[in-house]
Amino acid sequence: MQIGELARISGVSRDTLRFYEKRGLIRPLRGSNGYRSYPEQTAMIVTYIRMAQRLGFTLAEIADELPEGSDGEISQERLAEVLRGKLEAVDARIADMHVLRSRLAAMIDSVCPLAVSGTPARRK
Amino acid sequence: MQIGELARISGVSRDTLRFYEKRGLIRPLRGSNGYRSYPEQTAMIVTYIRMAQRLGFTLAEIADELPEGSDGEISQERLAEVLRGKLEAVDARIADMHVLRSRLAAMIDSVCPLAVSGTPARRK
DNA sequence: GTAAACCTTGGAGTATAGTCCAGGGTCAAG
DNA sequence: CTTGACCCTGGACTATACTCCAAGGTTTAC
Repeated sequence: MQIGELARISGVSRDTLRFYEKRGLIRPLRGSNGYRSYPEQTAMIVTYIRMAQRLGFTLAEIADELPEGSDGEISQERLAEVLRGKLEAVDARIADMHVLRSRLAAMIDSVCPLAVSGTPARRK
Repeated sequence: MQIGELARISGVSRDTLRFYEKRGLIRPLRGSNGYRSYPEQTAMIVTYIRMAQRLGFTLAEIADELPEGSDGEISQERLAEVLRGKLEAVDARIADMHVLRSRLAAMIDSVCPLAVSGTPARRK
């Protein structure tokens, strides 16, 4: 698969794919003409990268966890392992969000303790 | 309170406070000597800004929700209102994280369906 | 009155994550 | 053999969010 097709199916630009390559996130093979050639699997890796970003991970953090074999191919086991690691990180981040949520709730109480009874908190 | 003290108690640099001011997040009064003078409340607003950032909001998004009165003072009600709005946004983001978590779990299954029984998922 | 410890502004520099473009090569169709 | 749709590289440019610095004013302490 060449870059244009991967861009289409994964929903990121060609430039972004080349940028991810610079950052060591993906490593395509090269054809005799110098064109990049991506294995099928790369689409899923790109999907994974976008997801990890949405979850708040930087590309550097994502790259650290994908120090794969050599030439663009990662074993299924290795990929699954990485994903499981990320799942744990995601759970940690969700827990973190809950902590922050409580702090935010506490801030609301402290900034305006009357609000609960005083202001009926006019909701839309 | 002047900038150095606010920096100390809120844990951000003076430069960052001036930067937040440029972005319209905080608006201190000025003394006759031109020095910035922050009301007590600003410390909590800064804490709120840092928290919102950790939750994944950009400064622009945070600024949009703090279109306060005029001269550095926000009413307690207004602040509480903003915080309640943010609490809802946080809940939405947590829900979003759960969705992504499920997708990640589904990806793990699809990339390596054997892993569950096949690979005993050697955990440390 | 001078030194330390504050404060001011403006501008430059950094890192992250792209996005865009120029100049040029490759490939399949007609 | 030219046209269109691909591809390549390198470099410039963008936005966000700082961070650092230079040059200078103010305040407090001795």
